[in-house]
Amino acid sequence: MEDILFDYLSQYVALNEEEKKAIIDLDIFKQYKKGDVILKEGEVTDYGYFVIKGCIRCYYIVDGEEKTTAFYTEAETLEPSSKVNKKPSDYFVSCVEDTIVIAASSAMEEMIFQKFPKFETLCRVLSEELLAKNKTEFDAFKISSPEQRYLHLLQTRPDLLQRVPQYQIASFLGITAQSLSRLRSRITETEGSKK
Amino acid sequence: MEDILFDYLSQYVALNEEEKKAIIDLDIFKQYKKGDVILKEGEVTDYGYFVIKGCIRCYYIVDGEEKTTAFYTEAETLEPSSKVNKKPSDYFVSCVEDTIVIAASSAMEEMIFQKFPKFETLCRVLSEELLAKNKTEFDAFKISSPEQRYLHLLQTRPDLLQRVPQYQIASFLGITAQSLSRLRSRITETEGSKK
DNA sequence: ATCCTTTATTAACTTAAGTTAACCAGATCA
DNA sequence: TGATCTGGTTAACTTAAGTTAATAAAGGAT
Repeated sequence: MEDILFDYLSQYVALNEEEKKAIIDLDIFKQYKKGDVILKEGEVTDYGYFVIKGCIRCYYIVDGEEKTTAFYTEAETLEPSSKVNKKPSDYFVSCVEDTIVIAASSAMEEMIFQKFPKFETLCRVLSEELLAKNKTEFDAFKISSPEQRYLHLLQTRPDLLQRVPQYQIASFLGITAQSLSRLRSRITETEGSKK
Repeated sequence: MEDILFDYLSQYVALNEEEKKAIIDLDIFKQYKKGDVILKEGEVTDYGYFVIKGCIRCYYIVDGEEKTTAFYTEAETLEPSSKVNKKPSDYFVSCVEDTIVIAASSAMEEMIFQKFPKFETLCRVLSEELLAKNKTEFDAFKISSPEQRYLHLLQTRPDLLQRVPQYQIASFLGITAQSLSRLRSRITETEGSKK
């Protein structure tokens, strides 16, 4: 199970057995069922999550409506803003599927950083990369139409469209479920006529 | 001039004179004129920028049209994705005003991290914070209408609307210049009628 | 097997954004 | 001073998204 973590980390640093053991010993695997809510609006959390298997989702509730803004699947990390800024969360986090994650608290991180400074370098590099990636995605979102965003998602994360209900994809794309449905039929229609 | 940097950093760590001197000695202040292009599409850069005074802007050119996606003003940091991933930049960076920045290369950072490990902790914490902030902004963008985005910008960065041409603000908000102009008159109109 | 919930689709109608183009004020420049 | 350029507005028209509501299919639960 931890292979997913270490395979991922091996892209960035070589870890010896002692270092791997230090992580495993934290005993940080957690299992959730589909639909379980990991973090509620208003709660403060001290945990970050690395997804081993499954899919978690962030969503706001505005005027009683769910607005989905993010999905995290295998080998992706959710560091809730609540953990970073120590403030109550503005959004919920729940499981789209049965999910296994690694949950790491700030205290655990501090401890590991003390013992193995290379982990701090790793975390710095990772968050710089994630920041760059997030900005790139934001840019792409801004300069695209809903239809382009959908096509882009189809290219970059086709799995999501299989695993996740379409109405959640819709708000992830910044539109309503109805618009997405319409947009999809518009696309398949015109591409049928291309033939 | 370096006060802006040290005031900013003092929110996160206490630096002694030796540490401050190590930074100053890097001799990393750069001045640009309004309109100067700091980074071109297709170029690879090894520099990150901390704005001391002025304003820089990121923009894509698609079908010959500028699409502005970000502004950085005093005490904000632009770490171009090109620096992080070592690939040619997808966007341009230019100066909205005469601007003074601190330009730091990866090599300089490595050197500082070696000598003063606390800088690496600082950079880790900073990029975690910036990541959280960026995600929050992305979320807000997704769940808002163009009008709400405009009103939100008016609340959070009113200075930008003074310093930056409106057509650049428009694409920053994900709409056309005409739509922004219309939207603004719609707003002032209805709020005039509130009286 | 049936009921109920969840998810997706469709349609009619409203609202707002995109597009194209014209126009205008102010700044800049020759 | 006149010409040009930049930035902002307005208008007419087109396109697509939001809204509301009805319907239907699929999945679970009892």
